[in-house]
Amino acid sequence: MASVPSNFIRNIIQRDQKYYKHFGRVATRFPPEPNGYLHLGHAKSICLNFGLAAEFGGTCNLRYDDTNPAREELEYVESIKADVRWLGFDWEGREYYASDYFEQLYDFAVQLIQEGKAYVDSLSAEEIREHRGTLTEPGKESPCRNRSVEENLDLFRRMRDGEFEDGAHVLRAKIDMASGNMNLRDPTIYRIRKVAHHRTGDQWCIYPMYDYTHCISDSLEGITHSLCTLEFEDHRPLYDWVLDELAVYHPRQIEFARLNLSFTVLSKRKLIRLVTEGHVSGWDDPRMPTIQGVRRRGYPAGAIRTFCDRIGVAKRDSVVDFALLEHCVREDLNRTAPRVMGVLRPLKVVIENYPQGESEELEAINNPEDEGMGIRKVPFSRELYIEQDDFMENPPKKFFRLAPGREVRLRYAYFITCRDVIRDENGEITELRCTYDPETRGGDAPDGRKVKATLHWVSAPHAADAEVRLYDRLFNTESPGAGKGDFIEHINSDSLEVLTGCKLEPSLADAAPESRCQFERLGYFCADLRDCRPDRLVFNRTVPLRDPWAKIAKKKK
RNA sequence: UGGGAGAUCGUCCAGCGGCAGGACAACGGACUCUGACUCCGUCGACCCAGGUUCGAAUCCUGGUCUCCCAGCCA
Repeated sequence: MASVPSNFIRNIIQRDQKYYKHFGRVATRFPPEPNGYLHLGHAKSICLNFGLAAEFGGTCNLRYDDTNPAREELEYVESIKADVRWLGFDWEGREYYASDYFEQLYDFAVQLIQEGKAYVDSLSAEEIREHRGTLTEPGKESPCRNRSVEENLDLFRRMRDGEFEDGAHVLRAKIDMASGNMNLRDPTIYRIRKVAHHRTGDQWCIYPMYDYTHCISDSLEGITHSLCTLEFEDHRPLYDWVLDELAVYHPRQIEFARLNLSFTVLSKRKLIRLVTEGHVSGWDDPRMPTIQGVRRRGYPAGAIRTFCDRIGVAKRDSVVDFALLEHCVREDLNRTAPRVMGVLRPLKVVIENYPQGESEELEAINNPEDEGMGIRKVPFSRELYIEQDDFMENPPKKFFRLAPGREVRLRYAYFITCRDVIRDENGEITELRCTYDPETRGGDAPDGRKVKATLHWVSAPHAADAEVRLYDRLFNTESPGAGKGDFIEHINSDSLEVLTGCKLEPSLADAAPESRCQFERLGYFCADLRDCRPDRLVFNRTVPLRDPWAKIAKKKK
């Protein structure tokens, strides 16, 4: 097990604690806006914030940045909580909302006005944009910039009282219209929005902006280290300005690079398109990088946490290989998922010398990685199914599964030898006639002879029928977001293959939704959260097992 | 061409003036009642140019490239 490497944020916190900054206290927060579903990018932030807090004996708050009622909904606050909890983190009741601070935020704004550091601007949005200047030219000051404190106070009060329509006025911080940093060109800190808020109802018609709200919320909560993504780097001077001018407790904002993952997209805008344009079945489609999506796909929360540890934290833009995520998923599931046998593309096998109408039970190990998971019985009979891929009539050199005249082992059962190939009128193989060696019961030959292959199988009369959904990466290119052209064009048309008539061993007949297992030799699967029922089994392929043979076979083509 | 940030194996992350290390990927081998797992091995990087120094990925100077910023979004 690789130990977690250090990172620059941990180093900062370590040093702060060593020098007794904040009396050694560490407090972080995870601050989502409740306007969408959480995805793996959020998982990185969640693991970072909660992880660091835990590591340094501190606390991590869950705080909703709910300052824009037009886009936010209660549904999202609920789903966010469920996702954070599922990921394995606990905010221990510290569930806060920026909207809970509206009154204090208002008072602080009044204070800024009184000190001549904020003013009401009556320019239109358009005019404000024109006054802002460009990246290379300084902005122009608004004619409203020098309104008296009294007038500003009056106007701001009336804004709150609902006397004006949306857009009539805004409150702006008075900083520097010539700053090279656009965020300091008198940023808007309050706007009028006559919209009901999901928590405060119609109590307010003015709402504070992110930059103004976030730093004060951090301050009020006594956050020590306020972690956010790189694009907020040039907002830090504003973060610091507000807290300095207000002369309140001042946390430190630290920025890190957001997560990018190859073969997928992690921007809210793009994820929304996937859903609304119907490229996926919904936010929890197992191909989606949303928390609900990967959960439904069968990724364990622990695997996602391990992944977040392994990708590290730094300031440079980077793209993490999707294969690392899959590795973490396999590593977790290898330890935890019970083994079962399931045949995806059944090929019937008749054991000619096995007595008609009889059956027996064989012992199978539930998880060779964990003896504690015990054993189970698997029924065996004269008619079986094996995987179509496990038989070749004219096998190439490196294929060592079943072929005419060849002997292989059926896992936990017997050695069988292929005697005959039965075809239909179209020449398609419909059935294999085999014989078994009763001496090899359990899977070993008393005479010590070896076979090259061991196949999984299911007894035909005992088999449970199932639908199996084979998922693959959603995009067929490493960075679907990059370059010109629409990322939608890079969708992998083979990202979902639905197989019906799959044959599973009977122990799976009552699989609970979301239960995970390994179909031996195939991959890890999970009973679908929504669709799997005892009368209609549905499994999702979480991730295939590593398969060197597939690689060889592919190369040959 | 304003402001901010970043450049280390194919990918991600360490390093903080003293032998460039780990993980994933790839490749080869051992083992195997899962062609899985595990184990062993191989491949492979300091953006460029100067300078300081006994010694530079690290410090200095100058370049180059990439990312972010002109919402009354967060």
